[in-house]
Amino acid sequence: MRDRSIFAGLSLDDLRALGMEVQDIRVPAASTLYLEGDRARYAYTLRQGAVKLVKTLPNGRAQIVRLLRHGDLFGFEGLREARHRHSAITLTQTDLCQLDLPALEALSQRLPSVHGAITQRWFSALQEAENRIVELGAKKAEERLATFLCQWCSAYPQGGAVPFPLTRQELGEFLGLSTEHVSRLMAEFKRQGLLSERKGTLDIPDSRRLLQHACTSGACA
Amino acid sequence: MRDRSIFAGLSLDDLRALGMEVQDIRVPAASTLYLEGDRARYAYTLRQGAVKLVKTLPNGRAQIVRLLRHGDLFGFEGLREARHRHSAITLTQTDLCQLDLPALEALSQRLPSVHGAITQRWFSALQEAENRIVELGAKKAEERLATFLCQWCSAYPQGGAVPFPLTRQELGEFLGLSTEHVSRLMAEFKRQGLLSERKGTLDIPDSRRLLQHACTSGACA
DNA sequence: CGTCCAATTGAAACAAGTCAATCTATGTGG
DNA sequence: CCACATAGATTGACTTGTTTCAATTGGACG
Repeated sequence: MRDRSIFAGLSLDDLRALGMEVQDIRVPAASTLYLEGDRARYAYTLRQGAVKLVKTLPNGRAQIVRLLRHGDLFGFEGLREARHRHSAITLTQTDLCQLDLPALEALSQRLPSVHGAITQRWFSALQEAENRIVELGAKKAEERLATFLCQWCSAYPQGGAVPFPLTRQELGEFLGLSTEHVSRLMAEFKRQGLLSERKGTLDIPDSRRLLQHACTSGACA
Repeated sequence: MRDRSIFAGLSLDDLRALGMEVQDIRVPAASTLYLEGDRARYAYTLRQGAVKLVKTLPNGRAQIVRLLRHGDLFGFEGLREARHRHSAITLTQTDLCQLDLPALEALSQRLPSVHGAITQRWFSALQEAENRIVELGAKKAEERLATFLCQWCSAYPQGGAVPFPLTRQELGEFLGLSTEHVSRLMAEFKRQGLLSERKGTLDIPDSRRLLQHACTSGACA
């Protein structure tokens, strides 16, 4: 797993020798790792579990900006800004690698490979964010949900029932919909046999069929 | 202007000496600089005018992903990917600086300051994209429009009437709304004396008052 | 003066949100 | 083992927000 991390090629010992504090931690579900506006001390790589990054409007409405899973990084905005731009909250029990930001900064300046890996992640995050802008701006509720569910499951190549730790409310906060509306859409998908759920897992028997609801009126990607 | 560009500190002659092709071009309004999926040859810096970056869904719906003005860069995804991720279309007559991507790539590897400047722009773009996700996901039409108009005008510090080259349709494609709905909201804002328009310019006499429509039910940023 | 395109307006259809009640699973303490 | 409490999910009825379609207006320009 450290292969596909930003430290590809470096062992834990290498990192320690370079002055990099690396702390492996396990936290329970619903833990707050940091809050929007907190002074940024650590960045994280996610080894196991799921995390949501949330922004909250002054009036209290919350928007999940990104969902993170195995292999994802977060908190790296602390390299450029003093404070975190969003809150990070675990959705499940989660294994993390906690990286001291000042040390990471120093390391990134010394090792081009590390710097490049971080830059690449920013680039990918930008790409993903732009795709989400399209989802939110140009698609209807049913299409957003169908697209999202298929994408979520496609991260588990083996198929079959996959872990699905999101509540209806969290789905709503991610997709820009009300809890109730999400619930209704999920029920409708189930009624049509497009998916089934069982306590924390989701099964999409035929994702091509579900994808037909992802971009109505016209053929789809 | 070259100060705040990615080539801060380098003169045009410096650039040419380093093998960097720099082409200053002027194009009319509604010019397509490149299309989504085109092989990426050039990146651009925008000296004067306005450009929209658009993504189109298979069914034809379009979403403006980003709006660019003086000093903004675009097309730089060509450094990481072979093809452009969106279409770039001018909204006005526009002065651009066209950069040959392979040469830029080489230059960026040689000069850390250039590389760092590009990285910084990606980081800012990510930040902006995440803010837009919140706008689209958590706000209602009126709030989105009010927020956007204020932000647009705040880029012109002098106040008063500012250039505003967007059609109602483009506003809709940016904010995820129908043309007609944008039109109605604009009319309503005008009726309330919150703004006025005159052939390509926009005037917001009191942006604080307009911002009260930007995040209803609760105090706002 | 007629043409064209954008903007506006109205009426009706539709999508999505809100509020309230119910249901279900899960866990708790008696 | 059984009430009971709790939190999330579901459902229904209703309201509000937004789109759609169609018609009209208005301005810019040849």
